[in-house]
Amino acid sequence: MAPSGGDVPVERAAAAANDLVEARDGAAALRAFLLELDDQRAPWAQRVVDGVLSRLSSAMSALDVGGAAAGGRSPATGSGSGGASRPQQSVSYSSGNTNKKRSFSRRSQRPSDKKITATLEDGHVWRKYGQKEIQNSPYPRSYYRCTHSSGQGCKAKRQVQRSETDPSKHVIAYYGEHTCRDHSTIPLAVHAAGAAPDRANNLISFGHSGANDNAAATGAASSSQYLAMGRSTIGEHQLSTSWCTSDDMFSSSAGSFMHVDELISAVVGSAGVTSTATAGSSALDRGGLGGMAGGGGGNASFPPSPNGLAGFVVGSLGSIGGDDDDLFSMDP
DNA sequence: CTTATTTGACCATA
DNA sequence: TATGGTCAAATAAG
Repeated sequence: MAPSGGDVPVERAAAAANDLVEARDGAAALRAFLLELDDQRAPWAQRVVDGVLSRLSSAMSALDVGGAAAGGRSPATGSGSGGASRPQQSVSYSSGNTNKKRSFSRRSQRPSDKKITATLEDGHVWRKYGQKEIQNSPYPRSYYRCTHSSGQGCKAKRQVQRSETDPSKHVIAYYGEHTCRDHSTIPLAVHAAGAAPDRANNLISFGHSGANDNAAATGAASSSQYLAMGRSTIGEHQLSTSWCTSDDMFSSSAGSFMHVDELISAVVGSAGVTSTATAGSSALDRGGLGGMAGGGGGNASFPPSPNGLAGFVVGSLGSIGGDDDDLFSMDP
């Protein structure tokens, strides 16, 4: 606004433009996310986001900012061994281990629940322990296990696979149920709420772990923890969602709750901060948080912090997506 | 250093 | 035998 003298430095203007683009991108992604929600408040949230988008567009128009999209994908972070150099482990295994008797449940034992979501976020922290390519599907299947599996013995597992028809969505099959009493992963909002009565009204309250029996196709998720996305590789990138966030905002897992209002604020505000995101480079199915090194570990005193992901962490967001009617006590 | 993620190998069931 | 589910070492990043 203010087409006045135009004293704004070029670089600054460019930065602002970039911010706008990023913000718009984030808001768009958020809107896309909201569109999939069944929650009755979704429309409201969508409306809000739409408003944000509208304003952003307006601002961009005013500034003559194109939507060139800042899809800057830096080859920097090449997480995992995706790089290339792997000295082919020729150890222990082939040596002479014929006495290795593994005894774990074979074939899948019927999923307790199946869901098709756009995000891998489902309210729990998962540790990816494997990925396999299924011949039936063009996309590999990722295997996750509850982070507390190795420690509290939570047997909850899930398999994530891209939808053949809608690569942008994932088919998540759940096996077993959570027997863990999440420590610093989920119940953080409860105490927080007590400490801040002011916002307690709009906060999420995790009463119990989702132990729903009914909720067949709809409500199944229980609470929220983090939201992760980004990265696409399987050969063809079909993921159009890319989130950018500031790590400062969600650095600690202890404060992953906020109003939708604040959420949007965060998106808009953070969008410009981290333009290059930490997007990795390989792995297509990801979303669960990894845990310690396979099996060997067991010392982990506490679950990994959602700090490592490239997406952004939000507590309320997930609950919205979780379409659980018990978690929210917000009144639009 | 610790945590997180990747990837190949192993193995059990259909 | 083929398929797919899991383990486990290694690797990369924070």
